[in-house]
Amino acid sequence: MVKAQLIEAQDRFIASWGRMGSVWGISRTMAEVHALLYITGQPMCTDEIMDRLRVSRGNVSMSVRSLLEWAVIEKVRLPGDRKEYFQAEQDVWSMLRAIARERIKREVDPLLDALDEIGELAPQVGSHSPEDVVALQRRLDGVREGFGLITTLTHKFAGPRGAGLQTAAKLLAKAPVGRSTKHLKSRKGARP
Amino acid sequence: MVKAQLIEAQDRFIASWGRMGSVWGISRTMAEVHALLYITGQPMCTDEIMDRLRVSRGNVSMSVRSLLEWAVIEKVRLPGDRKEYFQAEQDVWSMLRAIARERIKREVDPLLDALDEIGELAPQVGSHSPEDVVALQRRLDGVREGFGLITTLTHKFAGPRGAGLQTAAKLLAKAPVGRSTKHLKSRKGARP
DNA sequence: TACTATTTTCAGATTTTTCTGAAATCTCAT
DNA sequence: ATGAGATTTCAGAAAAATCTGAAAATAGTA
Repeated sequence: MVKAQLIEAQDRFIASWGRMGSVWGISRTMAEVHALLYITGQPMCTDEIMDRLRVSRGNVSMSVRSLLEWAVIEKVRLPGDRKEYFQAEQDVWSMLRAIARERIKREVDPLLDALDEIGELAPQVGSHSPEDVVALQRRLDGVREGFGLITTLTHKFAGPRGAGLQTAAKLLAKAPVGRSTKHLKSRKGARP
Repeated sequence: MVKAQLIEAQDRFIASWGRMGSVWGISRTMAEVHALLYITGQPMCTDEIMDRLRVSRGNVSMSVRSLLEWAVIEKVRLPGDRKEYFQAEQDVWSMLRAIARERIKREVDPLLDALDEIGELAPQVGSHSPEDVVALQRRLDGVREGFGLITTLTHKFAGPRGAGLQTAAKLLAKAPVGRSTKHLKSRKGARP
């Protein structure tokens, strides 16, 4: 029975994606709901999701709301049905862009804001500053520069009007680095 | 008193970095220890870290071990002192490379392994495959392709023998994307 | 409007993660 | 080899995150 194998494979995908979710700092259920909608490609309603993942209505409601904020799923209305259905973005690159955008927003932007504040609050560098102060400001600037560049690039390539992650990836993949890449682990079954 | 302001600024940096740690899925203390060592630039021993961050000896021991695995701090021995001291990598780009490497290892590699397994376990596409099966394999391949590229690029630019994140960043920053970047939020006090 | 299917909210329960502290282990100078 | 100082380990405590379920709010239809 092919159907059973199909469900089994979907469930495994859902489990893997869910496990990754925890590493990312998003809840397991939220990741699982996304995985379910992505891997089946079907619009599903709250009850279908609850049944398939064995989680409560409240949990589905909260997970779905977050996923809508992340913009990796959208609401769909089926005519003649009062329920709301949800469908995942099917294009992988759009999905990755959305994830990159949201992660930067959550992980990097708050840090940059804090760095600006700290830099102002800290003693300013003047002509007779003690070495301590100079070093502190230098280190703050270092971090700001690094993460600032990451944010800028993310906006450039993954932002709502960005050039696209695929573009960035191609640029980088082609770039000559003048080193052997033989050490890269080749994956079984990888497509060319 | 400049000293007090200095400590205050350091503490704020430590708190921000620690808060980010939780979003990243690493423990707050681990991030705080790293922040402390980075922002002071000083080699510090276990007791100094305990006192400054108000955490237990065991917690410092475990955090330090993880940071050593991440390769963002290293052990230093001061002559004539029996204690071990720890010092953070001071170059921001090296630090970011180490973080990128470790996060890919923890977040992406396990997913890729799982995807390979699932692809094999799932029904294979043949000439008469039902649409379901074709769609499943197509979606699995999509995810594999996206994350596979991310891993490859990370190895290329952030790996132990990689070309360096700075190189990648420069390549991307220069790349013409043919769009306005005016929408990018400019940060107060940003250095040129 | 009134009715009811559907969704949201959130206090408390459950689960997971992190932290502590003291015992066990290690290590190095003598 | 010995022992004082330093580090690691890990069981249980504490804290944080997640989840449930039912009541409250909302939205669609007649």
